[in-house]
Amino acid sequence: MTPPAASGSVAVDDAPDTGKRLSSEERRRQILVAALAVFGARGYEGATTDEVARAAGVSQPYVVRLFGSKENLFLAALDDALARMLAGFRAALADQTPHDPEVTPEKATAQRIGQAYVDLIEVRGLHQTLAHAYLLGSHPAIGAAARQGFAKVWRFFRDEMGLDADESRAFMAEGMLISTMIGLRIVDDYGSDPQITELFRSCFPTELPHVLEVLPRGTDRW
Amino acid sequence: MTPPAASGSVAVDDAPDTGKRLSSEERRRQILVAALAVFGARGYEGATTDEVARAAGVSQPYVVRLFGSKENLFLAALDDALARMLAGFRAALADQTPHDPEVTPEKATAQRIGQAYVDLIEVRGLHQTLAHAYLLGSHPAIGAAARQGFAKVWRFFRDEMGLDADESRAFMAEGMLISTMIGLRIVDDYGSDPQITELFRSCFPTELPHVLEVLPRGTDRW
DNA sequence: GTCTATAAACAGATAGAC
DNA sequence: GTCTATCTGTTTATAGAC
Repeated sequence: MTPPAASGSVAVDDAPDTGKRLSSEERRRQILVAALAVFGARGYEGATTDEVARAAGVSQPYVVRLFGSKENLFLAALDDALARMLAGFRAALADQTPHDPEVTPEKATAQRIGQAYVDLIEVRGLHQTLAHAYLLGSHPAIGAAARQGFAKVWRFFRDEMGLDADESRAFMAEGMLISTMIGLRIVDDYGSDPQITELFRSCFPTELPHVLEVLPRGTDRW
Repeated sequence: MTPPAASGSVAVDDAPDTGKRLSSEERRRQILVAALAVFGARGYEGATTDEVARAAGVSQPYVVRLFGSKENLFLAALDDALARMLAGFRAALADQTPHDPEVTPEKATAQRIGQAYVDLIEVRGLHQTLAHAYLLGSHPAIGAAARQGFAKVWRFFRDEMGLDADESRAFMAEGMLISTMIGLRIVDDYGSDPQITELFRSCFPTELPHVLEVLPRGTDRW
């Protein structure tokens, strides 16, 4: 029986397959899942390779061995997060499900993309890891990668989705606010403070029940 | 002559008054200035009390002595940042300078507040420290303080500025995007990539020259 | 492919002098 | 009010075995 996750750690449900030998690729994927959760909760510097390793069910030196260094691991996690996000956006863009005839097709697409963005909270730590990366602009390696990634998202809105500069900016702004509220874990105060409740409701007009369910209170405690 | 700042450190112009004995209050203020710069560039975990101390021109143990712990120092810096921001907002709100008669008084006020927000980039690390705090929602002490601070800003918009929930949200969203672009140091790529240049221009329609001047390239390198 | 052991570097905090 | 010296725990990374 696996011991319960030590209090104060970022427990990843995806339990460690203790003792199993996997392909390098599969392990990498497992570790990336763990890395998103841990980096998301603690940030680049706050996260330890050991915590990532424990969350993935492997030893700490093995994580370093597979990715070369903590920095590389973070860069890989960042890449992974961006790839997942753009994949989600593209799926939403391609979605042909009939929409409410009251709204224009453009508006329907925008709603789908927004929904896809919110749905990504199901990938533990994804939004938070991206936000942490965006704050590391001064870091020589991470900063450059983060800027590139941010530009990639911008280009998606402009080129693939066809928004103009102002619409893109407004879209990204809403996204940044949502990320902030996730990272802040406003959920933890939702319901206990009327002002916070109002703020939260205003940010998630339609997805509220879903968000409350996917971000259970007290997750990722230190 | 003070030695040049070690490469990779967060140099704070406000040079250390080597050897001077100051009042505890004055020292606290100096250290808080340094703390905002260092926490802003490196984040809570990435920052070291030693770097804050060197930026402030005092010894590392003295920083810990004055503030009790690194965590307390961060909380103090967060409080300071929020107080400065709200003070800036209130000054902008009270500002009676005649405005463009083409725009409504409400719009003019919103512009002034937006301007005040952007102007805060002059306080080194302020926006970045706030953004880092907002990402630490899982931290037992910092997370709670960050949520409170965020709610305070929300209340300013709603109660003092008189915006409705949707307007407040849109305002904060723009703010979060601006913070993100500052933390990302998009300035560092401005001009070299047409897409980034467009993005940046779109975010700072009026304040561009000012922003480029106050955030010189390569500042805060690691 | 994966682990144990461990080296090497740090960073936060304390003690105690001036 | 402020410093130097230093203890202690932590963390990344390497070596080498299985």
